[in-house]
Amino acid sequence: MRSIALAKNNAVKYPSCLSTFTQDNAKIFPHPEVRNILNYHSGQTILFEDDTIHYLYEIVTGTVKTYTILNDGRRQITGFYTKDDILGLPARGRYFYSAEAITDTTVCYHTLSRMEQLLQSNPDLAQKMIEIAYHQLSDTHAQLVSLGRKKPDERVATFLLNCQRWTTIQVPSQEAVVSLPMSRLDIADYLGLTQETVCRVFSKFNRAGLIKLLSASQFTLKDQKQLSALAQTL
Amino acid sequence: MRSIALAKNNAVKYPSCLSTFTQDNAKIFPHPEVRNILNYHSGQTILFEDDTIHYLYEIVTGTVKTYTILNDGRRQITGFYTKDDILGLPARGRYFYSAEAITDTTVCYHTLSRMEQLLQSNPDLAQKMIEIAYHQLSDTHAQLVSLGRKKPDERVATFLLNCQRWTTIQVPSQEAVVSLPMSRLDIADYLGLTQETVCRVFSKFNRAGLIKLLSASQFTLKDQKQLSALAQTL
DNA sequence: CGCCTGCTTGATGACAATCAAGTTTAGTGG
DNA sequence: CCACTAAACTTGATTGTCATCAAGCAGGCG
Repeated sequence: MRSIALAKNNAVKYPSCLSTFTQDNAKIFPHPEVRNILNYHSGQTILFEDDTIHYLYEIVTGTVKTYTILNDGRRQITGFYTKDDILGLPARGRYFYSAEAITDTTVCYHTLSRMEQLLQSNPDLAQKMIEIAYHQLSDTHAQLVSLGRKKPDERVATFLLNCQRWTTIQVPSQEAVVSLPMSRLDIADYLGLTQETVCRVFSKFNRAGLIKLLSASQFTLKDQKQLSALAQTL
Repeated sequence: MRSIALAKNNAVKYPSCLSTFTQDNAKIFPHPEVRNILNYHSGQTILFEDDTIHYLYEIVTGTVKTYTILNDGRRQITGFYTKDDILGLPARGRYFYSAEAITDTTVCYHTLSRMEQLLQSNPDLAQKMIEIAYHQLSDTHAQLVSLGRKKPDERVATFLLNCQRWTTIQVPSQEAVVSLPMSRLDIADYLGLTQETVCRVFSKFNRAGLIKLLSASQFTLKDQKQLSALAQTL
């Protein structure tokens, strides 16, 4: 499963799993079962923007949103993250987003200082960290294109296709059920729209037979080709 | 000088200069004067989106824009880059943007395969690459907030303040002249607006005394405080 | 000096935000 | 298990804002 922070089409799942390095290779951390696992309920905050970075989080299960809030309360969700994604990449020593659990979530955390020590002696871990950052960067660039230049229909189409890749483990079968763990408001704040507009586009796609809405939080893709064309995703 | 891909306020210049590592530490590349320097004229393309990545580029002088083009010609500029910034970070083996010189530009390039070899033996270089990627990621997140949730006035204010930090070497004196090497259309395509809207906001800020336009491509900041408030940049 | 490109300003209209009701869903307690 | 409540979602009507269309203006380069 990959981050859907991205609106990238040709992206495939990239193996992250820092635990492999920190536990199996380096044995720095105790086993997840022992100490470095945390659980969050839906709605709980995992980290706050501008806090000093002490930990790096790896999602074990669940879905997490990251966001920034402006003075007057406007919110931009900058990404959705799920199993194996990494949260809390450090820049200038501070988190550059807040993160909140959308569903009940389990994370594995690693202390940053240990991580930095490890990087010195473990080039494979360093390579992995670089890859993770680059993938997130690539995904975020795709999202810039959505927010800056795509119309509401196109943004939603892009988002739905990303949801599919995110939900579906392997080759997506035409009729596989895709789930939307986040609210309409979350989707709106991710796509730079209002929840009303998101609703209307969902309904429109449903009526047009591009998707079939099973419930507010589940749908299937009925016309992937047309959706891809809308998404400008060749 | 830092990338102004970012709309980040509290960001400071981060030293990149990969040459330090590749030349002084590792002596892998010949001296810049000899072989790994390239020059581009204003308007020339440096790299194309979706091309296989062979090189990493470090800007020596000049200003570069990166962008993505949609099917029907809509363009999103994803960042402006200048001295010491790195272009061509690899994700999934392909460049995820095209890059074009705005002014005459000199770059120093490094082959990716060499780079990867170096990473294995040089943890400091790895650390540097990670930092660069994280900074770019942080900057891009700030830009997501601009595009998704800020109003045109606020986006322009954010942009102008970034231009100041980008132009000004050190502590910005109130009246220092800031230059805009990119066209109004470039600015518009960066901010998700039209060039007409950008023009109008520039004029409005000029009339209101927030800035003083010296020419189409030069201005001074007259009321930084008010601009910062507009930019939602505490 | 004159043209051409880029910039600026104005008039108009489309589209998404806002405001406002309803409707459905999920969660809680009897 | 079902009734009740609150939150989330959906749909409709109206408004405001920014894109579009259009026309001058100016500055830079041959």
